[in-house]
Amino acid sequence: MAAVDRRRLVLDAAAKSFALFGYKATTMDQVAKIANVGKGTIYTFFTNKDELFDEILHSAITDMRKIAERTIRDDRDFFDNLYRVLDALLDFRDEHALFIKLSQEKRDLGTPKADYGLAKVENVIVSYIQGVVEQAIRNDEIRPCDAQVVSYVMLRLYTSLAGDFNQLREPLPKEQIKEYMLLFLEQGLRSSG
Amino acid sequence: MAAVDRRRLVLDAAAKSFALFGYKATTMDQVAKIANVGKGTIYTFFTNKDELFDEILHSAITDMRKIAERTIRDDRDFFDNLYRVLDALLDFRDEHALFIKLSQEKRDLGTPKADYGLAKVENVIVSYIQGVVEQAIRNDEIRPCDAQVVSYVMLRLYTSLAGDFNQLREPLPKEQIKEYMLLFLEQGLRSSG
DNA sequence: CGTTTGACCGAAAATGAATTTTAGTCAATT
DNA sequence: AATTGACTAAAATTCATTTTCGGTCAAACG
Repeated sequence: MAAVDRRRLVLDAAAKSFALFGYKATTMDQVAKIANVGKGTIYTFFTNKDELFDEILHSAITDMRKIAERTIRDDRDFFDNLYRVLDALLDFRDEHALFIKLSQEKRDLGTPKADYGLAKVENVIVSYIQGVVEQAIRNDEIRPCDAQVVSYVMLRLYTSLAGDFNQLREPLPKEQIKEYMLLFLEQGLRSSG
Repeated sequence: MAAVDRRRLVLDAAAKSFALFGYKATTMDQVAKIANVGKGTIYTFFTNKDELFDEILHSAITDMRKIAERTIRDDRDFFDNLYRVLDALLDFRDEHALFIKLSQEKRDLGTPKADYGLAKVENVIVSYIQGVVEQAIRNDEIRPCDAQVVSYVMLRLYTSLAGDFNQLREPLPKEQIKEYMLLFLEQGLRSSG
C-alpha cells in the first residue's frame, strides 16, 4: 500500500532548502530535485512559492508554540514563567536553522520575504506572551494593564538585554539578564530605602 | 575688514546639503557650489568628506547636549527629569532635518555612514542618560545598578513605546507612554494587592 | 608668498543591452 | 487521474561602456 506521500516529500525538501539556502536562493527546480518529484507536482499542492514558504513557516511556528506550552508550568509564578518562556522561545528561534538563515538573509540581502517571516514569528511570540500576561492579570499576579503593550515591551526588554546590547558591551550572562528583567518588571527602579 | 570666513561657508553649505540630501547624495562639488568656493578650498580645512561629515554631526550633537542640559532641572526628581530629557532628546532627533534624512537614508539605501551617524547619536543619548542615572544612584533616588545597562534599557523602553510599537498598533499618546515608563521603571508590574 | 581655484585623474558607481535564471503552465506520458 | 519536464514570459544577472565623484595639484590670484 501507501504510495509515497508526495506532498510530504515536497514539504520536507522545501523545509530543508529554505533552512539551508534561505528564501531567495531556494528555487522551485531545486525543491523538486531534492524531493525527487517533477516541478509540476509541487504546483498541485501549493499555488506558488509564497504559499509553500508560508506552510514551512507555519510548521516552524507550530513547533515554537509546542515549546512554549511545554515551558509554562502552572506551579510556577508569572515572572518565573515569563522569563522561562521568553528564554525558551528566543533560544529556539536563535537555534532553528530556518530562522538563522532568514535573519542572515534579512541582514545581508534585505529580502522582504525574510523580513515578513521574522515579523510573523515575532508576532506569534508577542501574542503568546500576551496570553500569559492576560492570565496573570486575571490571577491578580500583576496589576491591570494593556496586555498587548506590556507583552510587546517585555519582548523588547528581553531582546535589548540579551541581544542588541552586545553591540555596546560584552554579552550579559543569563543570570544577569534575568536580574535586570526582574528589576524592571517586578520591582521597578525606585530606591527602597 | 574680515575677509569672508571660508571655513564657515563650507561648514554651513555642508550642513545644508547633508540635511537636505543625506550623506551619499551630498557631493563635494555641490558643497563647493553652495558655499561659493572652489572645491580645493574645502580640502584646506577638512582632510576628506568623512571628516567634514563628522564635524557637522558633532555640531548637531552639541546642539542636542544643550537641549538636554536645559531640560534637566535640579528641582525635579529623577523620574521626572528622565522622562523629560528622553522626550526632549528624541523630539529633537526626530525633528532635526539632518537626523530625519539620515534615518531615511539608512532605511532606503542602507548607507553605512548614515548608520554610523545615527549610532553615534544614540551613544550620546545613552551616555547622557547614564550620567543622570549615576547621579540618581548617588542621591539614593534609585537602587544601585549598572548605570550603562539601565540607561540603555531606558532608551529602548522609550523608543519601543514611542516608535517601534506603532507598526503593531496606533501610536500611544504621550501621556500613556509616560504612564508605562513609570509602570516599568518606578513601580514594576507586580500587583500591589 | 600664501591662498584659492577648477581642470584633471583614477576609482567607483550608474547604465543598459545581452544573457541567464526562475516561477509558473500545460500538453504529453504514465 | 496523477505526474512530469519542456516551454514561456518575466525577472535577475552579467558585463562592457559611460558617467560621476572624491581627491590632487599646477597655475592663477591678490
